[in-house]
Amino acid sequence: MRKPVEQGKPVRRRGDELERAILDAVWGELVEHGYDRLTMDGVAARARTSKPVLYRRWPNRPALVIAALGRNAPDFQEPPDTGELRADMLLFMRSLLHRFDDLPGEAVHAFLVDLLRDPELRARFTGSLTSDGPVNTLETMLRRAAGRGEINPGRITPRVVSLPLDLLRDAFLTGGTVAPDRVVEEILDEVVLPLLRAPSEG
Amino acid sequence: MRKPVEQGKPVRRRGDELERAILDAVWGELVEHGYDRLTMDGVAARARTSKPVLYRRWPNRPALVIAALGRNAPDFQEPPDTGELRADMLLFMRSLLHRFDDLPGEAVHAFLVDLLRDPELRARFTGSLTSDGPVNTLETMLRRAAGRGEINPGRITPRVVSLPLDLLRDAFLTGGTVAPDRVVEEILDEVVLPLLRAPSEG
DNA sequence: GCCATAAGATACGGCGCGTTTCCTGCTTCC
DNA sequence: GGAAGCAGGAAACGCGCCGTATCTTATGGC
Repeated sequence: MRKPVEQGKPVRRRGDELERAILDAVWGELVEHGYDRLTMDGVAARARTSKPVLYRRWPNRPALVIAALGRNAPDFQEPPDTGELRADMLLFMRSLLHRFDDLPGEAVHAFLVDLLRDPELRARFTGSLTSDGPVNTLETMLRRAAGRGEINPGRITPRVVSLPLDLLRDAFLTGGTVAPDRVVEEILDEVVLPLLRAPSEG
Repeated sequence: MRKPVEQGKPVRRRGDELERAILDAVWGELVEHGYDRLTMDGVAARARTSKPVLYRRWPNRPALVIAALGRNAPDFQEPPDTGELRADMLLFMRSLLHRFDDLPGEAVHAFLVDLLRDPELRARFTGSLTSDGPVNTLETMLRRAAGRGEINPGRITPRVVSLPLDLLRDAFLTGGTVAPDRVVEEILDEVVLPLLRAPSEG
C-alpha cells in the first residue's frame, strides 16, 4: 500500500526494514531497467534513501544485486524423482532456467556476465554451484538412475555431473537468452544421456 | 632558432601506416594493461595520435580491439591429421587455447566477457566459430575419424561437433584462465570421445 | 603552388561510481 | 527523562573514461 502523505512525515527507517526496502528497490530497478542500467543512484532514489546507506551495507554494485537476487529468488527444491532419469533432468534443468523469470532475461544475462569479470565473484559463483548447489542435486539424480540400471555408474564423474549445467550456462552466455526447450532436450538427448548410458570401454 | 629539431619530428602519418601504428598500439596496451584498463586515450597516446583519429575508423572500444586481434592473431591452421582422433583433437584444442598466448590471459578473458555483453558482437563472435571457423575444422576431423571406424557416425550432430568448443569456452569463462591440459584431456576422455564412440541406441 | 582532406591537439559534456561532509532524528543507557 | 552516540539522509565532490566538437596544420593530389 501507498504511504498516505508524500512529504508529511519523513519516517526514518532502520535496520532490517530499511534493508528490505533497498533490496526491493534493487529488484524493481532490475525489472524496469535491467542490470546494465541499474545505477546506485537509481536504487537509492527508488528506496527513498541515499547512496552512503547502500555503501555501508554492500561494497559495490554486484554485491548489492547478489543480495537482492538471493532474497527474491525461489529456493532450490528437492531433486525431482519421477522414476525416470530423462524426466527428472528435464524438470530440473527447466526449473534452473526459469528461476529468474520474473526478471527480463537480458538483465540476468548482463548480471552473470558482470559476475564473470571479477575473480572473487566468479569464484563465489562457481562455488555456489557445487557446495550444496545444483551439482549435488544432479549427482543425487544420477546415482538413483544408476541404481535403477538406467545408466552406467562408471560414467559418473564430477565433470560429467556438471556437464548439463556447463552446457546450459554456455548456451545462456553465448546465446544471450535462456535456452529454449528445444535446446535443453538436445543437450539431454544428444549429449548427456547417450554419454551416461555408454558402456565402459576397454 | 625556435625549433632545435627535437627527437619528435612531426611526421604526420596517414592511411595504412597510421592504422598499423594504431593497431600495434592497441596490442601494446593489451599486453601492458590488459583489456579492462585499455583506454582510448591510452591507445591514442601510445600511437602518438589522438582520439578523433581512432573514432574516425572504429565506432567504439570493442571494435577497435577486434581489429587489433584480427591483425595480430595467427591464422587458423589446417586440421591436424595424425591418423588418430584423440591426438587430432588434443592438438587442435590446444592450438585454439594458445592462440592468444602473447597476451595476458586475463586480458583475453576480459575481452571475451565484454564481447558477450553486446548482442551484435556476441552474434558476430558465435558466427565466426561456425562459418569457416573451428567448427568446420572439427567436423572434418570427426568425419575422417568416422571413416576410419573410430567413432559412431550417427553421433555426429551440430551440437556434438561444437561440444568441445562449448566446453572449452565455458571453462575459460568460468575459470578465468585458459583451461590447463588436465582439463582438456578430461573433456576429451570423459565426455567427447566416449560420447562419439557410443553405439546408437534403440 | 592551391586546396580538399585528414591528422593532431585540446577541450568539453556526460555519466556513474564510490566518497566525503555535514546535519538530524531515533534509540539506548544511565 | 535527558544526554550521548549511532545510523539515516541529503548534497556535493573528485575521478575516470567515453565519445564528440572545434580548430589548427601538415600532406598529397591535381
